[in-house]
Amino acid sequence: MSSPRPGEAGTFGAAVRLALRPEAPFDFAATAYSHGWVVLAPNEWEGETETVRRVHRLEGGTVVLLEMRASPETDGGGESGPGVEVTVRAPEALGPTERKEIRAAVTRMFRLDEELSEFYALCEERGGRWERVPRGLGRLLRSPTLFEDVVKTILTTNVQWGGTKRMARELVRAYGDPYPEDPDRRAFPAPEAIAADSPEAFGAAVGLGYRAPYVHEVAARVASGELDLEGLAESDLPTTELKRELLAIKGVGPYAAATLLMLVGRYDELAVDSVFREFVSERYFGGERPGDAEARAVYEPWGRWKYLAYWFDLWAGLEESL
DNA sequence: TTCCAGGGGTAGA
DNA sequence: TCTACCCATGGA
Repeated sequence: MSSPRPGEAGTFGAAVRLALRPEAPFDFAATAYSHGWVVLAPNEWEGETETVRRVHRLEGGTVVLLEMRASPETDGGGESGPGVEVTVRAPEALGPTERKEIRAAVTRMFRLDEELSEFYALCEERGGRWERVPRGLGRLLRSPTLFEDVVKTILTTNVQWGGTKRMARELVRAYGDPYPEDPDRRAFPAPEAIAADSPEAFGAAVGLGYRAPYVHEVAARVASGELDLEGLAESDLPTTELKRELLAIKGVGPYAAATLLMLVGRYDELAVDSVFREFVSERYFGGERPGDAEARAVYEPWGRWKYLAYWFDLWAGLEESL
């Protein structure tokens, strides 16, 4: 598999650079590597150059390669501050509509329009290790669409992380549109591509186990227009109603719903899984296993920022154990 | 070989 | 609302 070098002007079609700048503080590498999403296909993380690479299918069907890295503090346009520099490699020149679509996709991935100042203020009040968070941490990477996030979240259920990576890889390999310059690289499947196959054929093509019918069903519902996930992602429904909508998706239970709420920017709910239970038990209960309600209560003081509080508590704990 | 994972659906109480 | 049971798959 060939790999265009970061910063190198591609010989394939047209290479375009876009600069996106969120309100400070913003930390590109911390955002990119904020959780496992960065290594789930079609995302790739190149540690040496701190680059996120991803094949991306535009709405019109054009398949491009996106390379995202930290932008310099200043650029030729006179803007300053950290941000995301996107190099787009495309088969032909991109029009304004396609550039706008790419900007929207990258903005969603890196949550460039998310407001975290209230959470940062709580971290400042706590002090100590929490003071690191307001330096640009807290934006947890997500996918360009809620559809991709729903599918990937279903792939995290009842399986070890290595299995999730394998399943995402298989899904992209079997149903993703190829990047013309390097057909081994593919985009995340469009719901229509999955829905075009029968559930049986889909299940046989990808090793998702009992998750296959769930993924097929959500793809079919999105493809038919019955389920408007992207509308749901942008809705201002109260969190409880949004959670109810997410739980109505087969394959999404309490853990997955809480993860998806996080992915749409609602941090009220905690995703209680084996990692959460183990961490809270060790850190706050001396190794004893509390009930889920008692474990959840640990983060109650964080109000609507519980998920982020748990997440950085977990990462700080991991760092201490190294 | 057995266990279990970054759980969830269903049936039955 | 709670519990029991079952669900594919692959790594340990």
